[in-house]
Amino acid sequence: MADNTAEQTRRSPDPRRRSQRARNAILDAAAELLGEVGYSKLTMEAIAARARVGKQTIYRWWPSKAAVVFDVFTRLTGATAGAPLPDTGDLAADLKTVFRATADEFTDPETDRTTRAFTAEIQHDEELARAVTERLVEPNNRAVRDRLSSGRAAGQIAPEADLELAAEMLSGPINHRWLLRTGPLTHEYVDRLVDTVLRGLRP
Amino acid sequence: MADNTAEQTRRSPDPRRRSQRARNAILDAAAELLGEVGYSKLTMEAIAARARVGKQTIYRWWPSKAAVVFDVFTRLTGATAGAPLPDTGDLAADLKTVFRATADEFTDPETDRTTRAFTAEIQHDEELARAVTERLVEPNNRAVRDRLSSGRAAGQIAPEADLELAAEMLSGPINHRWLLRTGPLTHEYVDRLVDTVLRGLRP
Amino acid sequence: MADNTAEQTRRSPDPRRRSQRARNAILDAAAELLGEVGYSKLTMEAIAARARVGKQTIYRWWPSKAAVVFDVFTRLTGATAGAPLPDTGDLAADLKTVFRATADEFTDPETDRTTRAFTAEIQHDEELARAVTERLVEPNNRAVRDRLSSGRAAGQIAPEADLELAAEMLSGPINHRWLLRTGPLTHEYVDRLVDTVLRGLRP
Amino acid sequence: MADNTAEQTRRSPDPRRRSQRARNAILDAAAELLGEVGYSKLTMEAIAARARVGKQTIYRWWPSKAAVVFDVFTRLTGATAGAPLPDTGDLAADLKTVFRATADEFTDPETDRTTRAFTAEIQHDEELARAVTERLVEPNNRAVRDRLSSGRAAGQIAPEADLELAAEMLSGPINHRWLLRTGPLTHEYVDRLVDTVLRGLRP
DNA sequence: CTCTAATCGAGACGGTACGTCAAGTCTTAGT
DNA sequence: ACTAAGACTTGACGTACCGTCTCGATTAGAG
Repeated sequence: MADNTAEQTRRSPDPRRRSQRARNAILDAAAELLGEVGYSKLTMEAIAARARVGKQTIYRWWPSKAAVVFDVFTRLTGATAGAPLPDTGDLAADLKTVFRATADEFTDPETDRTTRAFTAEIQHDEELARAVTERLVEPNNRAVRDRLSSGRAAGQIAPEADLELAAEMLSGPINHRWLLRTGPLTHEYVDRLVDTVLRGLRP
Repeated sequence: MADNTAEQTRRSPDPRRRSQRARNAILDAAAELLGEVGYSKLTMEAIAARARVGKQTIYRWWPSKAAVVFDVFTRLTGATAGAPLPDTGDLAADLKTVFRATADEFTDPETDRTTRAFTAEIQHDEELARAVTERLVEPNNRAVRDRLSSGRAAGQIAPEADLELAAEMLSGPINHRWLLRTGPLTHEYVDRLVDTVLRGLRP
Repeated sequence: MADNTAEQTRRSPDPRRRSQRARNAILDAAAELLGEVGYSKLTMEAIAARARVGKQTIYRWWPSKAAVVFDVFTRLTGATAGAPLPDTGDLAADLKTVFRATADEFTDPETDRTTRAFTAEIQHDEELARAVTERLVEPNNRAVRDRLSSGRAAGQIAPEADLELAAEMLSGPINHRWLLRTGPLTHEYVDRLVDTVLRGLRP
Repeated sequence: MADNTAEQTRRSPDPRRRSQRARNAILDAAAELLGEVGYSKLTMEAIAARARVGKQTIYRWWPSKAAVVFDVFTRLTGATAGAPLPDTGDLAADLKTVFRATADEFTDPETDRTTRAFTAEIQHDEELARAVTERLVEPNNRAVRDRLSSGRAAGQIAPEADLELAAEMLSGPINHRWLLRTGPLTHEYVDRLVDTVLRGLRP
């Protein structure tokens, strides 16, 4: 290790002694408050009070408010991150299934709230942005590319198609519409998007 | 547009008496500080101090930090908002020209900073989101749709194509890549995107 | 006296041009507000608003809040300041008459309020203190001394008595009791005080 | 319901945890500033800055500027409050000793400043007035009355004399003279006052 | 199964910024 | 041309949270 100074100064706490009770109370409190007051009005003080926990207990285990909310976030959406897409042989249908689900998730108030909090936060916090991208965005993206790849192998997509671009052409517009609230995220919209994208990728 | 600002909802001060000197000093100070410390560490107090202005003068004309930065933002990008796209007859070339410029803008550090500040802020502030959408996003979107429409009239796009969707398929992926920093916004990337989208829209 | 106000030191504006309407409106407003919110919460802004007068109009003629209230004060109590005491030949009776009236005045809520405001103010403002003493306290004191003097001439007081001290022995305790709210200012109290003081001054 | 006192609603911090360091720094800073800028220009902000203390730490323990200065005041004069008067058998001499000391105290610039600040403040703040009266004025008054009482027992004062009134006849004029700055507080003045008062109280 | 060291709830601490109020000065619109 | 209205700079207000720092009181793991 090049730099061990910080390690010696700031002794990290023993995770074996960590109170699971406190951890859950904090994440629950944070999740509740996120819903009630939103991310920007969410305070460490309020989380501590709601969780009946000392502020130090939060700071002992999380470096920042963003980190706490990140754990709330992964408790919500982390479970399914990177799961492979269904492969029924019908590429369009499989993509529609998956992106309809994505659209539905964005429509759910709780996910919407937390995701917006994150979207906001990663604008300022590059490290957090990297964490989110690596652990959530990239795995999902890879799963989409894998399905597109198997579709290409089956001759449904041009051999020279850029699958990275293709995946972004699917996620991008949905994300854009949600982000800027420029229109409703209906299944019909998703279907048309998938169809048009696949049309552009045909052999 | 005579008055392109966020100030329309404020209660009663007489805009005729407004000090133009103070207004400019505030926006300049905010722009500078935004570059120096970033949005989340930008404070009203610092803006006031830098602009040699009373805090009250800021609060008199803008309801929040976000509103101030919004005006900084519109001063930067608002000028060209809604300008019609070039129409050389070559739809692909024209779209590439425009979206290459958009990609370049996102790459510029100052625009990047301000735009990220905004993207973050509109997640929490619906009213601000509406203002941004109406005055910046929607006009630009309309300009793209208009160009697509003239391309459709020229037979370069299928008559039944959904131009709203088409516009989002162009902006969405670019925005997505910038937002999540999943890849570089090169001209080459833009070109491939435009080509693939237009392929999907062919008659 | 032509001008019995605090305004004499103010340098330049031409008193001939002074709006009597504004002057009265300001003093009325100040008097009303003094009763409603008390001295320390009385603001120039509120006086100006209530009097429907520009703040500058107040500052043009009075240097401070204290000066305005001083004029309110003299309008109230200035009229009778320095008036000679009755002289019926019965010194004790005459003093009782006068100091009972003084006690009653202190008991009156409006006078109480204004006098307290003044007492507070003259602690910080030496110039104001001098003005109050010269124009209000000293004239009244002199009137008391004059009556004591005529009593001494009539043999009711020892020839060597210090009348300055005597006057203070009358005003002092009454003032003290009012100031510190250590007891009620009844006529009976005043009578006992006068009797005891005169007993100490007997030939 | 029956027990609806103010003390139950007032959520007060735990005095055991109070930092004595902070308390002293605050009182020292307030005392210094009081001397430098005077009461009315004394600000909580300046006290906090000088004491290198957070403003909240002041507000946590004192409700107002007046309360802080009250503690400064009691640190100065509170030590001797209520101490019994000397009893040498010579009533006049004992009273002169004590009131000469009082006069000297009023003459001391620091006591003068603080006492004036208080006199001003208790005009607006009844609660503070009560505190001052109970803790400082009344104890001193009682001590004087006790000495007068022992003098009465020794036959130096008429048995029917009102000792409350007598005490006020001593404190009142001294206070009055100091308050209105109508004359110097010399030992000679005090002596004459004591003599005249005792003359009025003789059997 | 103690003993002891860490974590825990609690909250005071030195700070920064908030958004408001008023002071006293300067500017402008309207009679 | 005056003057009311009010915008301006300044600075203090009292509050909310920040992140750090004691405090006892558990509480869990090493002995």
